[in-house]
Amino acid sequence: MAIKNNKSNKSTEQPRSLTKQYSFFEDVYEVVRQIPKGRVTSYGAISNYLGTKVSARMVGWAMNAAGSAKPKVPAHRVVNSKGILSAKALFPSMEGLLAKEKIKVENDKIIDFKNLFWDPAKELSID
DNA sequence: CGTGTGACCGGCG
DNA sequence: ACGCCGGCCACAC
Repeated sequence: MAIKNNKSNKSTEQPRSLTKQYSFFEDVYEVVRQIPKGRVTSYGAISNYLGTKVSARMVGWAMNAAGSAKPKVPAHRVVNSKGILSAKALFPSMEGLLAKEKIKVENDKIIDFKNLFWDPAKELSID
């Protein structure tokens, strides 16, 4: 998947600027799709993985458009750095979806978050 | 092309 | 420990 290549695409990669379809949102979506079932990650972790070119806020904002993404993005597996379902208000099905993944949630907070946490920067490696 | 905005994060009082 | 404040940057209007 060359996700990491996006970060260091100098000229070898196809300029996404030409095709608006592949905006940085796609980068975020791809990472989110890599999240294993039963695991979660944070907006900050994703922004950290993609690089300084994006901020955590952008990730969250990208998720806002994730609902319109074609291959469905498991946005429910993305929470804030505290393991709180900050998106639940805008994504009501979130908790239910997490439940199907055997992820325990209490008071909008993921139980044993640090254990279920999936850091793309570590799991996906840097090659 | 300027301004506002956002599913965030980390620091500080 | 908790709440507020500023910074972060792409995208919509």
